[in-house]
Amino acid sequence: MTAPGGDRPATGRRIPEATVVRLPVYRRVLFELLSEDHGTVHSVRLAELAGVGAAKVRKDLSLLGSFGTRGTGYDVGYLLSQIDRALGAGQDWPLVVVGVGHLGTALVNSEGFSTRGFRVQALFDADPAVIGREVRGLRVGPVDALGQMGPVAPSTIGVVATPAQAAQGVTDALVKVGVRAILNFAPQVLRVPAEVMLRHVDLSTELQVLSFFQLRRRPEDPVEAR
Amino acid sequence: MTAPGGDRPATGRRIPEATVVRLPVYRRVLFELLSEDHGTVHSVRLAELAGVGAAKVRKDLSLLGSFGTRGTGYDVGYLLSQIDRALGAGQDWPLVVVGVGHLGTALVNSEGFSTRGFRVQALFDADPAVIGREVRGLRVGPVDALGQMGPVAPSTIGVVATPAQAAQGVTDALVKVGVRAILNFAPQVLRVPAEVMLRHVDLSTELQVLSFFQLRRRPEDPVEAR
DNA sequence: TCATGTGAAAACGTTCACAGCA
DNA sequence: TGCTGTGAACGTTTTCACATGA
Repeated sequence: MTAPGGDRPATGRRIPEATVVRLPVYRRVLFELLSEDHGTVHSVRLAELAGVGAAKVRKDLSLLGSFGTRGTGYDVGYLLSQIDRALGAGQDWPLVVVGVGHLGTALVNSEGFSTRGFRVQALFDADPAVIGREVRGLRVGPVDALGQMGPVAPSTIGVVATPAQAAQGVTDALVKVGVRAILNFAPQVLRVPAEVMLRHVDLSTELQVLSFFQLRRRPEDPVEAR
Repeated sequence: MTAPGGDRPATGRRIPEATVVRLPVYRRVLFELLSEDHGTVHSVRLAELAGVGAAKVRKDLSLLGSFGTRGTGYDVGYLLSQIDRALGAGQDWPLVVVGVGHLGTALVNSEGFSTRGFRVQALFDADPAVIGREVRGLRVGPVDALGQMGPVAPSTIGVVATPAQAAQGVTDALVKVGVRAILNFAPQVLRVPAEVMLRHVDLSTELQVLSFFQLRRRPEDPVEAR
């Protein structure tokens, strides 16, 4: 993972990146609690479900404002709405997807993309067999047309799902048309200018990091298949 | 992102997670440098290519041992081999993939999986239409058979590529057979016992975090399509 | 009484700056 | 001279512990 650059003071309080990264986790947990009995959670329970410490939960939430009730906890629905507000729900997040092979198509069609205001705005590919195809109601354009699509909205997120050797060129093109955030599914670490937000979600990096942690385990760890 | 749990002192020195996460980035850069002219890099150049500070590069590398040459830099090939060693290259990393729909199939067939010793060991799906299908030379088994596959090697990494509503159940089953690390591509944040290593690579989390950073930008940011 | 919200302490990670070595 | 490796300074994040309020 890598998350450098563009870290300005923002509108109000400054929310540390470490906290931001946990907000979607709380969101998911709260969402599940919504459909359950209680209308409130306290930090200990929330922490347990999210897999973090209770103090951390309280610190994190207090950074968004203080909307818990002492002696009771947090109202699930209200807390959820506050996290959503902080994460920018309600806004529209345009996506430009480059690479509409198996992986790209599967991603665009997958549930994760359709929720929460993420709209695929344009699709590009280099393969003549793919160009012109229709995916989710959008025609796939030739990758060369990417350069001519004109400046995109500054909130646009670029999604790279090309083979490794095409990924860097595509990324440069995305940056040129004004994309400031990139989600990378190509097995290739991208280099981008510092002002562009970048998160690496490439298979090799993730797998390598995971295997490192596996390696770090004590060898005497039991297999423990119970 | 979330990376809790199982953080034991390890064999030798303790390498911080932040460093581990950067190692694959260095690896990739070094790999490109291999095919170029010089046999050495110095920290400033490496830092530039990796998009981090030079001091950070030196700190990171010194944590693996000291194999640079003062006045000269690092030998690209040797440095690469040391990073590979640290990341556990050469070892075999078995993967168990659950969910062999479009996304799962695309993932298994993608380049990122075939490199560096990651071997898909078993494939499972719940869909009768998918069960029995052959992907990369492996037959897809019924998801119920997952529970009976017996204890897996402790280095096994579970890959979840199911629809959201199936993801948690599948994860529990993976944990039961001894999987200790999970790579999640379902749009669903998973809950796992603390001793299981977890990295979230789910679309919604990544997109939400990215959009938060987009939100944080100063509104006066120019579109700047040059 | 119970659980939040928060200062203050501790732990951790990054950056600086330079001593030391090729 | 040029660049590594690393203590020491700095900044950020986590944890602790408790005053405060429902």
